[in-house]
Amino acid sequence: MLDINLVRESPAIVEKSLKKRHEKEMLKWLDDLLKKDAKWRKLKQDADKLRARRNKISKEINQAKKQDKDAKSLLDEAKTLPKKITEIEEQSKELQKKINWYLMRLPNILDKSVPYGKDDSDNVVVKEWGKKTKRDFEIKHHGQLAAELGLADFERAVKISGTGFFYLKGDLALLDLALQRYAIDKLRKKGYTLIQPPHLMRRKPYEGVVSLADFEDVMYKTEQEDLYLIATSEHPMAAMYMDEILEEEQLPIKFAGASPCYRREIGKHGLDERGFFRVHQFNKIEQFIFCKPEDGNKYFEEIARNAEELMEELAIPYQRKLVCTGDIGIIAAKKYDIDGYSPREDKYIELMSCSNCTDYQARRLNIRYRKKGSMEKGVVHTLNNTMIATTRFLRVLIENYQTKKGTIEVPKALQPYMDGLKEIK
RNA sequence: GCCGGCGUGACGGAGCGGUUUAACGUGCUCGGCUUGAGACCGAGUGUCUCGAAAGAGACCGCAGGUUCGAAUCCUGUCGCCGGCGCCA
Repeated sequence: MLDINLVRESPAIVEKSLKKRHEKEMLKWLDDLLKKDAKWRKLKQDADKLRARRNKISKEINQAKKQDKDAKSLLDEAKTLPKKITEIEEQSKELQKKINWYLMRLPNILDKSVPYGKDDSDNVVVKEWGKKTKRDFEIKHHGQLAAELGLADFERAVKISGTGFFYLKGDLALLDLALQRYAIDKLRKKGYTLIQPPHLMRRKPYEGVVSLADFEDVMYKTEQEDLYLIATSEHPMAAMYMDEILEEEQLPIKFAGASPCYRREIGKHGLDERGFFRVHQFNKIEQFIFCKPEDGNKYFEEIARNAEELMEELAIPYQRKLVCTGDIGIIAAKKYDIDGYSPREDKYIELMSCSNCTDYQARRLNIRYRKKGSMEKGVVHTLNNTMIATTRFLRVLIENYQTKKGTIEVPKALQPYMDGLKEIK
């Protein structure tokens, strides 16, 4: 959420950001928010004066009673006050509710470097890596090949769980684990702490992480309990320090989250219907960082590079895009998408999403830190990036490592995690 | 699911209708002592909101209620702990 002080003192900054995002409706929100805030402040002062009077009289009554004096006139005045206070309080609460509603929904202030654009077609490619080699054979659809090799079973998964689910079998299941383990080890070497988070979260912390009003429809929710299945380990990691004050020396906190992700939303069908790309459940290793505001940019580049290095070590061509103002979403101030190359379709497909959320997410979750050598407190910054979403990644891997005879080579870097296996057939 | 206990500041922990301006301790900040550190001594220090400031107000899990006045009494609710039950 936005800082009310920023909105109050520099509404022009918020307005500029909203315009870049093409959020015309929200300009009206901002206007209304400022009016309601001014009114709320006025009411607060009125109420505070009445309360001050009430507190003073109460003390006087107490003293009068102790000295056995008559307190009738004081009591008479005192009795009129609660009603007045309640009236103002009611108005004030209504305003506060609406103000909060706006603050929770207004998007983060965009970083200066975010390119202007209307949708994902305006995202800017800032980097390309790898050689797109031409194949002299027709590359098979990854799902089809996996099924043919007996490494995945879509039919039976549909029977028992419905469309969007799959069984991974044998060496391909092992490959999924190898990818996870490879990503984890890489991050651990860089000082990230491995986290296995809870897979279910209560409503309150979830509300701090995303806007449930917008996401409730695409999340799995348990029936008997107030619990949601996580859509990514980013969520339980972000919420971990909710309502806490960290010490500056603890920062940065670097996590490598490992968990399955559960999503009802599955996107459009068609080509990807029987495959690992658009599914209800997948495994993901996620990078998450809590840091001081001044370190945000540094770590943003770091987590982007971590993911790119992984692509390079597995020799899969990729591109990095700077996501434009029209496609960035409400939480991030700046965002990269990292796309892997699909030789079958000769295009890049999104594999990783790297966000600098500045203080927006942390403010929602009320995560602060105490500055060293003083009593002053600040709001931490949070950043996240995919390290690897294995199933999604398998599509690209299967395509890039497919051989003419219909087998799948195991990337060199992964072979140690596959008992030395060089080829899946 | 049933029964019992408990939710107070960064933390531990008092308070159980009106000197609560939330005791006391730990931690933290500043100063003294010290070559330095520790120990020790002294001072300061809950959070949030409004206010240019002086200051004022709110907050004791959350939401209501009783009262001139609630951390304290009442109702509801959420969470935690313990015991019993259930446990593919």
